[in-house]
Amino acid sequence: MDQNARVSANIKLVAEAAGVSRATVSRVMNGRSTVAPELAERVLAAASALDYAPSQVARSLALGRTSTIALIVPDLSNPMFQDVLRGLSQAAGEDGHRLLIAESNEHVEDEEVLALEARRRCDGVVLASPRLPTADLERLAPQLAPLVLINRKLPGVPSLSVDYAAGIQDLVAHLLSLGHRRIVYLAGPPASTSNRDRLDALLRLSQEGREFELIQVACGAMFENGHAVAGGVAASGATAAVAYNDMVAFGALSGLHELGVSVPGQISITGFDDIPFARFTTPPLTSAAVPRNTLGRRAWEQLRSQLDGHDGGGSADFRPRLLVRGSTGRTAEG
Amino acid sequence: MDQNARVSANIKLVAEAAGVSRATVSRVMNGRSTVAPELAERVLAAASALDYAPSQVARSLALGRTSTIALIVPDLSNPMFQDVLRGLSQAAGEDGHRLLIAESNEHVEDEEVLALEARRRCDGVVLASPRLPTADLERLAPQLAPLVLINRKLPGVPSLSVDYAAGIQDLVAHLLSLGHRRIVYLAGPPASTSNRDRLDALLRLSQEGREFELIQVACGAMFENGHAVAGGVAASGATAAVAYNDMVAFGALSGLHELGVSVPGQISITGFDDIPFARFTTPPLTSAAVPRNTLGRRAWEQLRSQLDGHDGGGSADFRPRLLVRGSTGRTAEG
DNA sequence: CCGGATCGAGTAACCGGTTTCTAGCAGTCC
DNA sequence: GGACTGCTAGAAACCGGTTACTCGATCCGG
Repeated sequence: MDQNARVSANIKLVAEAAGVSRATVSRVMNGRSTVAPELAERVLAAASALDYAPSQVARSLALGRTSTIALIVPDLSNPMFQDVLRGLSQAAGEDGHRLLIAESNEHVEDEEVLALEARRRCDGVVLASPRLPTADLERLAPQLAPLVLINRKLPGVPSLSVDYAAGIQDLVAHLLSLGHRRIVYLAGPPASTSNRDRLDALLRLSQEGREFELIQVACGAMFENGHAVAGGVAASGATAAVAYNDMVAFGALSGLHELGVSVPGQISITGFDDIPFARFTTPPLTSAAVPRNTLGRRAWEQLRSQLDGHDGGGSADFRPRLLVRGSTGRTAEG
Repeated sequence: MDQNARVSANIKLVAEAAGVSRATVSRVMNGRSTVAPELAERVLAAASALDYAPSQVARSLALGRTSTIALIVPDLSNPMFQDVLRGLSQAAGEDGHRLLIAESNEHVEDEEVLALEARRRCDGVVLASPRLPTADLERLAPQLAPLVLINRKLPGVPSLSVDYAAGIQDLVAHLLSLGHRRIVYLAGPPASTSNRDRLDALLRLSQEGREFELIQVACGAMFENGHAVAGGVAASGATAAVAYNDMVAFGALSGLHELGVSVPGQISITGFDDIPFARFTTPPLTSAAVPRNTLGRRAWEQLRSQLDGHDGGGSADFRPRLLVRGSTGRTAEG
């Protein structure tokens, strides 16, 4: 019969029920200016009687602000993005903002329209897009502002990056101190910028100091990839393996275990990321801890300062923290 | 100078630039009805010249539909919710819907307002709220409709649940077949419904068949909790431990390893959930695989059918799949 | 006791779209 | 040639709020 009872009440109904104007209802709902106590009470009574709650969509339109931000990531199964998501969600939530999330499933070609679509529903964007060509990103960035980039740098756009080179440097220094002089790199996806960063750092280190020999093995980013190259690692004659990330390191660990190669007895292994399970493998994995959650929180702070009109306060690099665990040890000769 | 160049153009500007009415611009942008080709072309040219894209907020208000749904979870670090999130995000994304996510961080008292807040910004809600009292949930549900519940049942509300009892039954049957007659349960958080489900199933099984003796140990949901009770497990005289979930099982595994208790030689251990790393522990963990991603996808299908006006097609139970791995074995006597 | 400042609440414009209704025009049929 | 039909595109109402502006009433000092 009375469908209106089911459909959520609007401001007009409340105004009529309370015998006031819509403006007054709005003022009461927002605690604005001064409304006579008696009127305010009537409005609140009517609102609660009608189960009224202001439409956020209408507010957003009128205010020109949605109190929502978007996170765009290539892949939600990646622990990196999961933690950035959490940090971002929590930090933004504490400041009364909601989080819209969009996943491109690694379809780079969709990322641009996905990002623009998302941007039109909210006030700002945090974009993690490791694969998007720089030229596309440059064209896209101004349309997405306010924008914070994760692990990408672009002039004039605030970004938060992990200093992979520094992390690699720490890992290598650690391995060198243990006597390793022949190190194999289990490379990540060739198209990935972060793989590029790691590789460049390794090449530079091996050439500058001439303290160790670098071997490269094409691998990937998954457990299975690391598992598959275990034989090659064992045959390479290297005494230490630097894996693209923890997952690959786990795979290698498992593969070497099956081959009867002892870690760290015969080969030392390092991961990268310090994902939650790195502490729980046998042996526990030496890794470089990326402050992922912090990254998410800082992304929100960056975005908030832009939303507040304070021009983007620049970029930041996060140096991973070296975590020495059981998977690395002294060489036999060392 | 010309701030309008920076601020995104609106429909009025485009209409003026193209020399048509706003209605016509709207029709062209939506590919609606028939507009003279020559006009349509002019509109599109003006739109692209001005970098115009319709405001989604305004469209949402006019259409009464946001093409956005919300997922509300207690804790994003829980792999269960991460995978539901992924499945939901992907399925909804394929149908052109965006996903808003809200995390309560286990603050049950905030969950209600969080859910209502989120609901007001979108068209429907997927709610995972294991701790919210049933009375509160009953009051909340009608205000959230269209609604899909995860792992909670409520008359009249579509819900998708994991059949924990069936999973436990399979695990116990497996252990019994291996000769175990004294089984310790590492209990999860007392307030958790899913812990209740597991415990009830265990109690029923132990009393019905009288085939085994059940011991309970208060534990928790985290690695550390499992680790902490390892001593108690070893001292209990049980030959098998059923852990609340995989994390707890990992903890127990690790703790027992440190105590020199062999798994499965002296004690068999089962987990629950089959989180990604269950395959990679030593020994690999026998577990019950919950189809989390599918759950997310099905949640979207449920929600979509409600949004399309087809009344909620009821609920579904997902039976976990038993995965026998190395952490369970025959008893010494068996 | 009067004029101006203060305050509270209503009117109406606005946010940026969509859509109903209608006017105008061309084409068709008798 | 006039009436009827069919389309296209514009005018205007609407979605549900917020807020600048306005107006009347009260309060105050002179």
